[in-house]
Amino acid sequence: MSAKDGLTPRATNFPDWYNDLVLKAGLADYAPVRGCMIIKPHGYAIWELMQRALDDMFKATGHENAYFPLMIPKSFLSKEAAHVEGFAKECAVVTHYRLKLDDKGAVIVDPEAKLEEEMILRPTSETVIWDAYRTWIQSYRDLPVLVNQWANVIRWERRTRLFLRTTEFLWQEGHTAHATFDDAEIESRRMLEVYRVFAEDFMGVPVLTGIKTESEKFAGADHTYCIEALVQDGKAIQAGTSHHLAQNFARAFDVQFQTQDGGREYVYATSWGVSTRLVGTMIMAHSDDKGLVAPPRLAPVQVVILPMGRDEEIRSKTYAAADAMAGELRRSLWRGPDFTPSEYPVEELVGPVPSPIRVKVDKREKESPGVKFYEWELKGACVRVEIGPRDLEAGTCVLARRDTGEKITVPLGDAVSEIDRLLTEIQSGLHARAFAFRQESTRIVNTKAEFEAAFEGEGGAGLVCAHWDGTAETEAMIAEKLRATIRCIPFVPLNADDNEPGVCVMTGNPSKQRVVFARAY
RNA sequence: CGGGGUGUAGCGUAGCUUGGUAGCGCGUCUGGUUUGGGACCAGAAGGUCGCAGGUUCGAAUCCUGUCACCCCGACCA
Repeated sequence: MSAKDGLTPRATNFPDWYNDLVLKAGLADYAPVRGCMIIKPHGYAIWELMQRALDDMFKATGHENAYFPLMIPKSFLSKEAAHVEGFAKECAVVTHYRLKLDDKGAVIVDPEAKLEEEMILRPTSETVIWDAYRTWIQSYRDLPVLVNQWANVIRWERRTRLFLRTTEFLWQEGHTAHATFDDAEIESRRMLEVYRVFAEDFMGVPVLTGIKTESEKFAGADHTYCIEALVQDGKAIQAGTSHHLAQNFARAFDVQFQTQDGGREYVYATSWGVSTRLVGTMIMAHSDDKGLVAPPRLAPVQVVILPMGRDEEIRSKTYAAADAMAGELRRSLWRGPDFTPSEYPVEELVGPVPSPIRVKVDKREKESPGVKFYEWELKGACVRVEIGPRDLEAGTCVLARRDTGEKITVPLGDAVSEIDRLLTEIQSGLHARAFAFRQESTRIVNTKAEFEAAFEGEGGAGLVCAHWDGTAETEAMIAEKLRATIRCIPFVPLNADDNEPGVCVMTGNPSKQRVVFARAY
């Protein structure tokens, strides 16, 4: 597999295509430890852009960042029963604090250095954070606590995939404390809305918002909300979650506050998170057989300029034109399309914030133009600008957009405004294309035979809206037989009659509404 | 944890049946010619053949053990 070969086509083998793309586009690499990955600069740049956009929205909605430790005393995990049950099977445990050399000079764990109490490498931080909140919160006047942390977490997964599920991953976890159930409810819904805006308006990925079933909810939550995306192979992926934890962690860690009327009550909590999985989701939603297709708001390189020329003299001219254009682009602010209308308006979320255009001039002289074209398509530059001798004579340049491959020739003087327009079109075009794909991939199924047929064979089957009797037993049976799960019960019905009563496709028992089934990552 | 497979240069591989100087493509480096969709010529560097032990005059090759990784199933963001 040399860099010159293309990617495995999506139609041939979607997982191979994804892997090829991640590796060849220089987004990530395998690490020496099984299940772990090295996020390379180009991939990390995407994550940084995600972080920045999300962090701004967290700040806008009143949150502050803090940092809690990587290691958690083992005893903390067991304080919340459902929580420990959910995570116990995938925790890495620190048992010793020292190495030594044995008589052969090999490094071994010093058996003398066994820890009194083992440490867990956090799979999530509710426990350490709620242990701290006990001392932070005394009175209703200390509430709400609105804290977020950017961190790494460790979950010992059996099967891992670059970005989508790795043993160690990067994420953000918000942990908030409130005086009432309703306040926590509002918080969990507004942060879900932040995620929805991020997915749709930054990633260009349409998502369903809804609530998880009992069996799919977070271990320790009262209920879990989620955003669910659909990617090109017809599989669903949970892109973000927001949990209403009710008083579960407050009880477990004894976090009470004095109410205005002098009583004492346990506080209400939320937690919410998105991870580097979003990078994988974005890739699988938009990219093609040539490589990464990234939405301009999250593309590390929005514009790449390729000045061309045979000899020194011509190059000096095309380089000068390229540098001038790059300078102009960097100084100009791109705003992009308006945000999609909100289903759950959050006042503090203002529209798009204009930002300088991210541009690169590729002056490598050993590479032919063709090589550069392929490389920047692989790496997902949104717009390619070609400036060659013929252009200079005509006072033009060629603009090629990554999403459609379309090329136009424009006067040099119009390039900046044309690029601004193209970026905006690409940003909204990717969302529109993904939305159309989801529409085509969504269907209503009313009978058992149709339902089973929908999930026969391997791979994704799109979103299947079907009646479900509401029991975990039926859900488990479907998961086992058809490897399909309930992704969510959407807030906004996908079909006009989804909320009408019906009969469960599997059992024929009464059903309150249709839910969304899919094969999922 | 069960079934299958693979370990040879940065990557992809040949050689193993039948033991005898480890080869090829891509990439890399140097010099030159090139440059509007994956350029060409010449030269060069790069290997404890996963690891350990055994058989043998001699092991990438045969034998034993071991480790790692991948794929498929059961379980999970």
